[in-house]
Parts: sequence; structure tokens; C-alpha cells
Amino acid sequence: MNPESRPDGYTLVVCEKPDAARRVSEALSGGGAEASVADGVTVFRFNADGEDFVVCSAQGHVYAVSDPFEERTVYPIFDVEWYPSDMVEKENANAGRRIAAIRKLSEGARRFVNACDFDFEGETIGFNVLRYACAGREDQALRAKFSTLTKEELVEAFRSAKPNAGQGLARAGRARHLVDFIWGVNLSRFLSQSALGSGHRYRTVSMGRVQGPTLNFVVEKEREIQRFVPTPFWKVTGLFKKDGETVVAAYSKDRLDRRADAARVTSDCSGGEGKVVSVRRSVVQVPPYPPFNIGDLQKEAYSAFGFSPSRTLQIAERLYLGALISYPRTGSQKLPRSLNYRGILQGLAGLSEYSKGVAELLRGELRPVEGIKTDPAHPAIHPTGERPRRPLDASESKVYDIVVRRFLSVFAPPAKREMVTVAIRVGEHEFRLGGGRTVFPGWTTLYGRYRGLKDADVPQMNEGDRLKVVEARNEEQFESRPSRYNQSSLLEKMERERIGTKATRAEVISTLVARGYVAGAGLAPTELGLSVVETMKRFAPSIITVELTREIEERLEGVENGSGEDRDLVRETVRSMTKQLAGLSTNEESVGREIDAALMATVAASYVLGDCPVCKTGKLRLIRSKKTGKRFVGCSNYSSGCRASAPLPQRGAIKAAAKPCQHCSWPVVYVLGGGHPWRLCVNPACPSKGVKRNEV
DNA sequence: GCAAGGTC
Repeated sequence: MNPESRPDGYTLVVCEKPDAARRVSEALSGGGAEASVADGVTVFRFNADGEDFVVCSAQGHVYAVSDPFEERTVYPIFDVEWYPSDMVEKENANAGRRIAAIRKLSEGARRFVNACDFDFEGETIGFNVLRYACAGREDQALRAKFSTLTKEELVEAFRSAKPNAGQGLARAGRARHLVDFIWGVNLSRFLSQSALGSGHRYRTVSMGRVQGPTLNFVVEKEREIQRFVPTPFWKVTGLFKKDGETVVAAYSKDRLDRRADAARVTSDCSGGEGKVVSVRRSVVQVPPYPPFNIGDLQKEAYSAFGFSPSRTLQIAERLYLGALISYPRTGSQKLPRSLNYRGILQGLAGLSEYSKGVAELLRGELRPVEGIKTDPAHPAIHPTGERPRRPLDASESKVYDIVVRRFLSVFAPPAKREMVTVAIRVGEHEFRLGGGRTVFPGWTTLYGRYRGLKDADVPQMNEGDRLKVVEARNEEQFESRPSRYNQSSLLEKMERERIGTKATRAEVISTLVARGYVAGAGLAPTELGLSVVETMKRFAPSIITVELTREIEERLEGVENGSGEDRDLVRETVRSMTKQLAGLSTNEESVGREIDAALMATVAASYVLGDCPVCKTGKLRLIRSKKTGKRFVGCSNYSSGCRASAPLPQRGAIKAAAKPCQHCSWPVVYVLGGGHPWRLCVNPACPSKGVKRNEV
């Protein structure tokens, strides 16, 4: 049973993060909360309507599921329990201290309120803190449910807070952790152990509910590319003469499937005369793009700067910690009215590059364009209006600028474009040309450098004008081969398939790269990646399909609304895992042999820097000298006589560039670590070297 | 040296 609470005690409010704790305290206290920090936990104290409040936050999960064994070679494991995170995750070493601080606060409490984000994870965080750190208060605690951190909503959430009858959401959230652990850890331990065959050092071969389908997207794309047979089609263009100017118009059907049809159009039109049959002009309004959520920001930073999604997230987090932008891990495209638009803009006006644009915005009414997507916990990413307290580095400046400009642009008026479409008839055939011109720049003055509107002028023409056909030509083209995913488009695919969360998708992609499952800028599966997918297809097919996620989602919803049992879900996970592991174990030798071979081949390939320009047939590879321990570049044909070699810097990670050196054809590498990546042709005798800058 | 999920 629950221990007695102190009748003279305070109300302890548990939030998910300090930011929320502060907003809750401000909302309930009307601004009179007193903040202090103890053991890494920020605590707010105040009195409201005669009630003493103490508001603290867990700062994410402080409990994690794990198995009781310290040994990672043990499997299968189904005996999974919750532990303080610091006991099982070294990145969470501070969790124990935070738990202790909250436990201490709970001892003086009379009443408890769970005020974590109102979703599976938030519910789980609050439940675990109340159960394990507050001596079993999860059932008696009140649940404050809110989806934005505005004062009105917070006040109402606390006014209507009730105990969590049935704990459906928490049971579902906790079951999700168990299920993911049982799937992921058992498969990963099996794969890693099975690949130890040839006696090399341990290498993690992992698999999980999100990793599986994501890797499979890459593999399926590769198969699609391999299967692709380009079909030809024909494109017809007409060149007309108008007042001495050549006008190019496209045939009304933009592709013809047969050569003969295309040839007939060109012969019909050659030497003929065209007549302008319609000229349509219209003015369209182009509204600004909606405010950034993390996915949109990652996409935009990829296309504008070439930043990978995880790099963008890291940079955005640094800007957030510097109080320059709002919390970046948001799905929202909304800027609630409660934000002080004017205050933020006035802050930005102090930065010279924005002052002119801001001044203009401040003259009008401030009503942002918003998108459809929302997020229970956070608004869209926006600048805070604070000035940087330290100089930003180049990449931080870029991300900051794009966030600021996007924010400014949503308050700006739509751009106006004059669009023209002209139709020209030649006998029975019709050609069209169109163009557009920005007549009022609107938001593009602020954001146009990232998403411009291109002008394409159309010569002045009127209905009834007659134009001589200079030439009608047809051109054979081929459907283009599907392209591989890059980090940005793979992330988009995950988002579309509802795999992972906004906070973890980029991380999962990095994990696949780190594991050696995919490589290259155009993400291609490695031999290891292919082999792992193949193995899963045979023995644990559900782990690489999105259907597992769909099914778990559905069943979690059942648990949440009381129509299903969390125990049944976990029990069936164990049953299904047992069956699939049995299949794997029976074939451990052959599976292990194959994964091991693929792993070795992939590791070897990852050392290849490029083709050998000396013997032309070998590959230049990264090699570590047994004698000196130093690394250098050497040719794979060394044993058959090629002595091509080159020294390398001994510090920093080496990454091969996509193209060899244009001066000498030796590989170019990036040396990473420290400050900026250092681009280096490995050939010490490269003609580009030894040339002073002022001689170039 | 394992998953996926939160927050910093």
C-alpha cells in the first residue's frame, strides 16, 4: 500500500524537463516562484491559493529496462525489468543523483501531480518516477494533462487533474520499452555472437524494431535500382520565330511513348506556321513556408548546406542550449499566440543583418503563417530574440540564420507572381510555353536565398499572332534510374512510414552507418547490411517490416484504452521471439559463417580509399604497420609487386572523398577531428602541392 | 561492445 503522506506537506509536481517545470511554476504562481538547484535538479517553490507547491523535473527517462545479467553474451533473455538508468546506461550516469533528489523531495509531500508530457513516453517517465522514486505514489498521484505550455492550458490542466484510473497509457508505454528490448537485444546478441567465428575481435551486429525496416528501405531501394530497365520516350519541342526572337515551346503531351508518333509530329510541323490560340495571364499569391519543425529544418539544412540530419540536430541543440532558438525536437509547425512575437522581433532587430527586415514587419500586424502539424509539448522552432553571448562558428551561424529567416518570413506578406501560359497551334498539334515573374517579393526578401522563386520571361504575344516554325525536333530520353536515399530522404521515408520518433530517426541512421550496414553519400547497403537483412528475412522476418511497428502500435492503443492487456503483448513477444531465435540457433553455424564473411568483407572495403594510380588494377587501402603501429596508404597489389604507398597523418579519423585528386588521380581524404575537416590528397608528390597560395 | 526512447 502507499505510505502515509504528510498532512502538513506540499504538493510535489513532477515534470519531464526543467523548461516545463519553469512554465508550470510561472503559470500556477503568477510569477512568484523561487528557483533553486539541488543535486542537478532545478526546483521551483511557491504558494498558490494557500497550497504549497514544489515543482521538479526528471529530465527525461531516469529508469530504463534491462536484463539482470552483466554479461552481453547471454541470450535469450526474457527476464527484463526496470532499473535506474545510471545502472544500465553509461550516458545516463547522472540519473541516480536526480532520482535521489526527487526521492528526498517526495518525503515532504502531501500530494503528487504527474505533469510530464501527455504521451506514451511522458506518461512512462512520470509513472516510473512516482512508483520508484516516490514510494509507490503512481496511483494516488493526480495527472495534469496539457498539450501546450500556455498559462491558460496549464492552469486548466491542474484544475481538472484526476488520478490515473487504470494506468492504460503508462502500461502501454512501459510495455513498448519491454517489447523493443526483447526484440532488439536478443537479435543483436545472437548476431554479434554468431559473427565471432573467425576469431577476430568483437564487433556489434545489431538489429531492432526501427533499425530493421530502415535498413530494409535501403536494401529494397538497391534492388529497385538493380532491377530497373530504362524505358525510352520521346520529347518534342517547337522552335518558333517571333519578331526576330526564337521562342521555345514544348509539345502539349510532354512525353510520347513511340518514336513513330514523335516523328510524325515533327514532320507535320516542319516548315509550318503556328498560331497563338490563347494567352492566359494570372496573378497568383505564393504564401511563405510554414514555421520549422525538426524534420523540415533537417531537410532544409541538407539542401541549403549539405548538413546531415543528425549534424543539423546537434547544431540546433547547441543553439538551444545557448538560448538562441527554441527547443528543436518538435514536430510542430505552429507558433502559438502566447509567444511574444513582438518581443522576439525586437530582439532580432538588434542584429544588423535582420534589422531592416524586422523594422518592416513591426510596422504591420503580426500574424504568422502556420502549418498543419502540431506537437503536444513544443511550438515550432523559432529564435528567442536573445543575442549570442559568444561568437557562433560557421555551421552554427548557418543554422541560426536559416531559423531566423524562416521565422521572419512567416510574418511577411505572400509574394505575388504574374504567370503567363501561351498555347500555339500548328495544324492539329499544340505547343505550350509558360513563364512567371515575381511582381511583389513579399516574404522572399527575407527567405528567398534559401527558397527563391525563379523568373522566366515569356516574350510579349497576343492571341492570333502568327509565328513561323523554325524547327520541330524530337529527342529520345530515358526514364531516370531511381536514386539511392541520402540521409535526408531516408529520414523523410522513416517519417512517412511512421518509424522511430523525431528525436531518434537521425540517430538510427547514424547507427546503421556506424555498424557498417550502409555506406556512401548515396546510402548503399554494404555486404554486411545485405547479409543481415537476408538472415532476418529467413528467420525473423517481422523485424525488418514496418508491420511489426504497426501491430505493436495497434496493440498499445488497445492497452491504452483498456481493450487489451500489456501482459499479453509482452507474453506474445516472448513467444514469437523464442520461435524465431530457435530457427536462428539451429542454423547458427551457417548464419554465423555468412555474417562473419560479410562483416570481414565490409570491414576490408571500408579501408579502401580509391583506385591505385600506379598499377591501375589494385585498390589503395588504409593499412596499419605491424612494426611501427603507424598507419599509411598502401596498394592491395603489394604482394604482386605494386609498391605504391603514401604516409598519412596519425591523428583524426580518415574518410575517403568521393572523387580522386584532379591533379594526380591519387585518393583524396578528409582528416576529421579537431576543428574543420582537413581535405588532403594523399600523394606526397602531387603537383598541386608545394605551390604557394599566391602563385595559384 | 545490444534496442528505442526521453533530455541535456
